[in-house]
Amino acid sequence: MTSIGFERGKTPYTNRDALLDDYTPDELVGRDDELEEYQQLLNPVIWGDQPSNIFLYGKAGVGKTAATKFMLRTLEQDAQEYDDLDLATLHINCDGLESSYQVAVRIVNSLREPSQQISESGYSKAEVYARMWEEFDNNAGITLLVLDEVDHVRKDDSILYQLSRARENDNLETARIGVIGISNDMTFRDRLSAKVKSSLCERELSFSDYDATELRQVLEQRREVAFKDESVNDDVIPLCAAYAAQETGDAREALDYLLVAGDLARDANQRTVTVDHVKEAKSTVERQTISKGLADRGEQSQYVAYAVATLDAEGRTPVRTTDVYERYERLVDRTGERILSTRWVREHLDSLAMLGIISADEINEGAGGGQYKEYELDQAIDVVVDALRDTIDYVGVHESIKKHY
DNA sequence: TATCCACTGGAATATGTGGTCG
DNA sequence: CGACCACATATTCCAGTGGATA
Repeated sequence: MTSIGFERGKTPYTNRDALLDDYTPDELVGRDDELEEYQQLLNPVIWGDQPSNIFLYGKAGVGKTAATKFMLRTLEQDAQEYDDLDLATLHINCDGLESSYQVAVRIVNSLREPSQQISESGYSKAEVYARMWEEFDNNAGITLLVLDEVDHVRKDDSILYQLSRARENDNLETARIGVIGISNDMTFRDRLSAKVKSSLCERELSFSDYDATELRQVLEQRREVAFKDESVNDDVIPLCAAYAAQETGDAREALDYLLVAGDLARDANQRTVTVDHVKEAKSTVERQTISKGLADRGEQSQYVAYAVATLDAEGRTPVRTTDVYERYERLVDRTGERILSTRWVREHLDSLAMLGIISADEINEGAGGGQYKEYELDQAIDVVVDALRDTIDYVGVHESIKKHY
């Protein structure tokens, strides 16, 4: 019998929370230009004036959300100096909210007591909007509304227009709102209808990518808070920064490497984080990202991924859609699960490509061959197979996968 | 330069779910 | 309860697409 027990050993941390996503540091490093411009845009608010609607754009993990939280927190604090200034801020993350309706429901619920929440369907659109305006009027004189990841709202943009033109359209009795839209999809702005674009994007603020130096600054700042002195080797932070700069320039990713490396050290009962921990962390993070991405997408998507994986194992990638579908059909047939149409499988292939698990290439062979897409695995096959383990157990191990299983 | 291939991807539509309201 | 409402999931339909080829 193994003896089980919990015990605290050695740790490199003093405050691990400082490495987590929702931690907002007191100072924001490496974003001086952006912050200065941001402050100018928000300056009217301190005078009680209606702020312009602001649109922030820049790649994922370049500090858009962090800068916004930081600015609004500062603004709220400073606003307390002035008795005649009735200011509130509201941060809505639009991830998972596809339609204007859902955004409106989320806004209403964020402004209401937990006991007064409304459900996500059942009302007419007009009804939800009416309640939303009511809540804004009750909420504060000026509400700064942050719509984070606003590009996820893709079905219709009516809410964006309504919000950004709320006062002109007499939707509000007394309140005023300023909309701050945040997007990391550069094409989103261009896809907006002209009238929404001109109102939502009155002012624009672009965030540039972090370069390796700035990434190191960010990591260094968190290290001071999160770790004990001398518990992080010198090469660790440059390596995290280099890995992240190599991939995307995403600060969140860089911090994730540092966090996982720290956890590895702690789990191994070591006081010091080393380069080896970072290297191991990198592969751990990659695996996590993929299996989480796949798990979120449901089983049909996993069958599709598995189909591509088996073809890859046979050396048949890049492989065109039709062949993927054939393989997918054969696999799913064994499970007794329903077989989706080609159209829907193509949808899944698209989303897998979005996740970075597979990559797509457009091929055009002209009169003889026509135009089609080819897919291949974008990740090491054992990583993908690992993430698909549950699905594979269910489908049965394909011949070509055996050596990885 | 017109044609043509083999898909692509948008749109309309169908089906089922979970919700409100009178 | 029945009339509505919005959503997710999936299917069917079909007008493009654009480079190689004659």
